Amino acid sequence: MRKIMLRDYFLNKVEEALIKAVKANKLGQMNEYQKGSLIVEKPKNPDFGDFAINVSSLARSAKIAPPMIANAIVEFIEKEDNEYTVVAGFINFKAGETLLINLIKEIIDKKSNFGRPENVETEKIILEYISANPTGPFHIGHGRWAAMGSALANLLKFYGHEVYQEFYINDAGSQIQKLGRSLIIRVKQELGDDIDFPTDEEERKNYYPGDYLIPVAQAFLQKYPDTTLENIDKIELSTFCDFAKEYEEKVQRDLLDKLHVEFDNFYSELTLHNSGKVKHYVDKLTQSGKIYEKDGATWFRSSDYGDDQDRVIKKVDGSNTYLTADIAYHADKLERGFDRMIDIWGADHHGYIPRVKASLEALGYDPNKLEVLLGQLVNLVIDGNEVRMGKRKNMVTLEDLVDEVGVDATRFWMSMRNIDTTLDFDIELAKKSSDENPVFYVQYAHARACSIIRNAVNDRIDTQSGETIKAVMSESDFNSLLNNFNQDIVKLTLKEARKIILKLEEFKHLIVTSARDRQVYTICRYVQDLAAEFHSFYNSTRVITDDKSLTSARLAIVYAFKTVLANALRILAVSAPERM
RNA sequence: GCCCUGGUAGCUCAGCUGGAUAGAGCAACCGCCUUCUAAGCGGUAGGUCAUGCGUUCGAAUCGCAUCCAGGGUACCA
Repeated sequence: MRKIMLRDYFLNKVEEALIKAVKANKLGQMNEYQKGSLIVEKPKNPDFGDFAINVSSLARSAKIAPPMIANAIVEFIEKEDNEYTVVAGFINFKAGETLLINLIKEIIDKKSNFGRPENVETEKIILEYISANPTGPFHIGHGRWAAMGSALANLLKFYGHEVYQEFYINDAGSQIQKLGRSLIIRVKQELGDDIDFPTDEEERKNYYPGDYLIPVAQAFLQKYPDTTLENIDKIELSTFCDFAKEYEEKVQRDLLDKLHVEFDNFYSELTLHNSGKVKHYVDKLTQSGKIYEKDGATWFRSSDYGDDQDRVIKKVDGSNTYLTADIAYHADKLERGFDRMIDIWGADHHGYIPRVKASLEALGYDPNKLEVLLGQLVNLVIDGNEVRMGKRKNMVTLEDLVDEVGVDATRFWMSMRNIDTTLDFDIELAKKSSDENPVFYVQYAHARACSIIRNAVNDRIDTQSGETIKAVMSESDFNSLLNNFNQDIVKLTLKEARKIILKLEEFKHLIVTSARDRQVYTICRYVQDLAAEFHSFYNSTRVITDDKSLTSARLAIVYAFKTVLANALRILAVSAPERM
């Protein structure tokens, strides 16, 4: 039997009936139906049904009133055991038991693959995110891209796309020189010199005065123990640059591991220069006449492709701009055979989009293959006060945050808002183990479900009487319940479980829309709704009873619930604990 | 000035390519543990969808204008 989403099942039924109705001349002046002009929605009021289609849009061509259209269509529907009702211009649909019990069967059969769409078009996608300078620890903002990017990768993979996750290391620019110079000062300090960073604000901008370079200086002296204040100035700057860079890259990657953010590749900007690729693409642009010299600099004619103005790619001092390497980098991604590039950038880079797209077009590529997801920034809320994350000042590092609130809370909170919304990260809330904290609420539901299953298959002790209560079924009984699942038993508990089954069904649609929209916050919302539905079911319905068939039916619901919840949490890379 | 986001309940946010009475969580208030995890559940209250005009049978949703907030407007990244 074909597994299909309820809403598509309903839509198909209506469209088939509609075509028949048109042929039978029952729809006024309407003599043709264009597929796709009807949409399925969820009624706000559940009394109307599980899904609804508004046929008012057909009134224009049919020239009869919407209720008449709806009634005419419903007459041609093969209803099976589902319920169709007409209210005003709406055709309401309420799923019958066959569809619902089949759904539980589908979950139990597919397990971790439940929700993965079938027969969809997939692409080979390169997803780039975070892409920080290796000049210091990640800050809070990087955490948002880390959580969203890796969850998006998981989502797109689950959908069926081939996803390659890449971190672009900006290890070539003047930032690295700055880093090396700063390390020299820290090393000198370690050696007892009374030196410090310049106090003049302008000069200070040429350094990274943060404390985080102190341990790097100590590590440097361990590696180069012969370093003294007398000979330090003879050591090449690049030695300091390389050491600090490698150290910070290691710090960054360790944190990514901790956060379960898994890149397929770290792409060094330096290799882009050294391999000649930057020069190659600049030459290509030059050949096509898109490069010119002005005021001693070299410019790219990006305004030919919709950018506000032309952009410098080689400065007066002969060095490249950030854009120059980025042009080569994006062209190289396409040369590596990807159908689509998705980049996650901070909103502060939005002005950058037209020039990168311009470069792709100028090089003869399709600029639409680049999709830039612009993320609004993160504000930290501490004790109810908003602490704005400046570029350098009062920087709370991501690592501090993770140590404070944990990996699961960090990942969930960083993913739970629409990417277009500035994220308020309330540290106190994220730490709480209560219903104020959605992460705990969701995880608790999973642990609770696991606990029920444990109690069903294990003997347990009555805390009041101290007597042993026999397990209602053995572990192997439970396994055969799942392995030879007979969906008909679900009928026994359909009344109580109806709502949660529909919520479980929604997961299939969720994957399709979330993947299409490149949004992961919808997954966060879903797990909260799903958990709420389960908690409600739990409170109203006793699972383990003396009635073995009924117990089996409800255990199947509990198992299906925890399976789907775990699938959703796996996308978010938030753990689904067995007990709490 | 121009460009990008956002403005919905006390707070944080949903609201899909316009549709049935505007939704959730938290906070507030009232209830629910002799039974599988009360880290939970049920209920009540709470809104001029920033403002104005327009398109439409119908607008929180689309268009224009205005106001407010954040970001950008580099030969920084």
